[in-house]
Amino acid sequence: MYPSQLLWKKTAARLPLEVPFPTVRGHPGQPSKDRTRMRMSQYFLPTMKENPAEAQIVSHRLMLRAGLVRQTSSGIYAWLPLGFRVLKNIERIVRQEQDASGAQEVLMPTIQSADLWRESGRYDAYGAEMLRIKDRHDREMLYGPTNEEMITVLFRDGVKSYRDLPRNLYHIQWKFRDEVRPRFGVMRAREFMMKDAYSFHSSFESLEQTYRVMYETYSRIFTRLGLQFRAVAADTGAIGGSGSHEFHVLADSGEDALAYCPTSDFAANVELAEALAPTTPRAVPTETMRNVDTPKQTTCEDVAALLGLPLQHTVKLIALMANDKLNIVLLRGDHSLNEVKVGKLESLADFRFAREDEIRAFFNCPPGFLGAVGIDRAQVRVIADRTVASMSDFVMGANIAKFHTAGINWDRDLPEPDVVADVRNVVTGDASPDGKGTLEICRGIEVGHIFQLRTKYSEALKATYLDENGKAQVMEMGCYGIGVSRIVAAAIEQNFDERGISIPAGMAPFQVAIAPIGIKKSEAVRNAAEQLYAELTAAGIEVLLDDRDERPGVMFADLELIGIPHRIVIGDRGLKEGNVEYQGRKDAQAQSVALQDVSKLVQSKL
RNA sequence: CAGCGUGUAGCGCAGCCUGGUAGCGCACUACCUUGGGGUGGUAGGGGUCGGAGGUUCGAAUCCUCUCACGCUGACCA
Repeated sequence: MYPSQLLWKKTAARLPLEVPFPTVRGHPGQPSKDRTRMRMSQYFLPTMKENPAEAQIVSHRLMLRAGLVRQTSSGIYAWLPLGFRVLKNIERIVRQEQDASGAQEVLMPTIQSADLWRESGRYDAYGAEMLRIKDRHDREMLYGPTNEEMITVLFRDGVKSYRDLPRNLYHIQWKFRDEVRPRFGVMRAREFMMKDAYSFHSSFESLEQTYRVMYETYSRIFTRLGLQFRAVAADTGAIGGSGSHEFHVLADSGEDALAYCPTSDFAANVELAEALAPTTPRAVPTETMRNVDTPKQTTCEDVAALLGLPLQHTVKLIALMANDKLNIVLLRGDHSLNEVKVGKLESLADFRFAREDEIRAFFNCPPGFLGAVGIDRAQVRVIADRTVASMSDFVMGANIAKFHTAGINWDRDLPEPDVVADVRNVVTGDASPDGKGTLEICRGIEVGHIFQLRTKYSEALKATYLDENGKAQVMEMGCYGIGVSRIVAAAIEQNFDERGISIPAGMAPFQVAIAPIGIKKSEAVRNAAEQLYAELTAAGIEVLLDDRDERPGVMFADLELIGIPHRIVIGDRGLKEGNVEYQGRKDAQAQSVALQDVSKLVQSKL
């Protein structure tokens, strides 16, 4: 017990009724007058001129420089007033749209018990990403990386009848995943803010219906946030289940590659996007097979350049180990391996790349010159990408150091592949899988993901209800996540310039900034600024008044760095004519506006 | 987890090789100056040199261990 508590216990009974403090009146009452003046002279806003050395990407640099966050440990951040305002603005829009979609907000704990996760079988499966902790009684606990188990148990215990389904609950909460390597600031942090919604249903049709509603809700959320985004079909990954879409904020720095078709609705994560088989049949051989000298050429690019051939005539070999058996994957020289697709092939679920010693043991040849001609096919499985299977007269390593083989043809020079499959990443110009055009590739930052989980968790945790016939049925389940804190970084990646942040108004920490020049010296400027500040504030607008006695350059630089969408500059010079200056954060130039009109002008732009 | 790198004032860095007074720029404080794009000046404050141990008369500097942070890779609802 703390001394203060002790003191309270001792004295509570003897406290006089007339305490020397304002009497606290119970509900109902008037809200306190807001003493938080949005004045920069009062604001905790540590901005920096120089870039912190650890920040690699632009959003991380700007978030640190603009005083939005500070790192406290690897992948763990404190949100400072300005950054917290942005976070709350995003949260507000997410919450409004979730509520409007019919979902109900709950708050679940950050700390969960290990037993809960043992029940679903994920305690061991989740691995080192889960932060495991013990309480004073040595009970095993964990800091929640996600809440499927917890919510499923809430439904299992709370819902018994089909009449009580469907329901959709969501919460906005801090989560923790002990990433091997946190990076990019709050983009890939260990602790992060997430909105998760979970829906439960008595039929798949009901799940699909809610899934569609959530898809639309997400589209509305990201639209309201003012972000350029794209929804794509997604791999379901480790979470399991069937139908799934990811929502990506489009940005060149994005970690995910997205394939989309500009002339149709097709859009998918490259991980998932199907590379169609070539439509033209394999050409008849025209060349004879021969070895060529490639003394230093260990890559397809180098070999093609040396031989004066297009890269599309080369084939690369990738050696994979799965269940202690060697698998050879053949890809066209300009293509890259899609590990997700490979993992879906029979008996390749747990594949890894072969080590160099394993490669040398089988091929008797260093990597860089590996080929599939003349190998002992009894010992390996040869998996050819669809494209490779249709090639003829191609070039591949000779299995002799410093040599490649040209003019190779299937059947004639080596047996047909054991497996022909789609194992490559699609590239720009590939035919769209829906047959309605060709694919483009762009990069995105995943900020939302919706899944049809079906019965994966409800089955494991025995979440059942009684149907119309009084028969126990397993609930259908969906889950829908949004990376709230990541959106701050993603929005900045998409909206910045050389002067700083220029995020959309919907999430900006303040809508309007007033920059009075010479506020100490000029009473006219001071009065005009205060009046305008009061006027805009009264209109319900969040205004930041830069009342610091700073030079204009300093004020402008700070306001542009932190990304206030609208700025009003008040100076003696313009005020003599009754004018002030307005400039939008993304405008090239300022415009002169009459002082009495500026409030209206700004409000028309909000 | 592997490989590499960095830890010196709030931020960016020098000093370390060759041991001997802890420095520079920005930021901060006071005053003057300036007043529409990070003004100019004067005077200041601030550092267990990541930590522990060792070598030495003496360690930011040399040695050993350790911790933290970062980069690349693998990993990643």
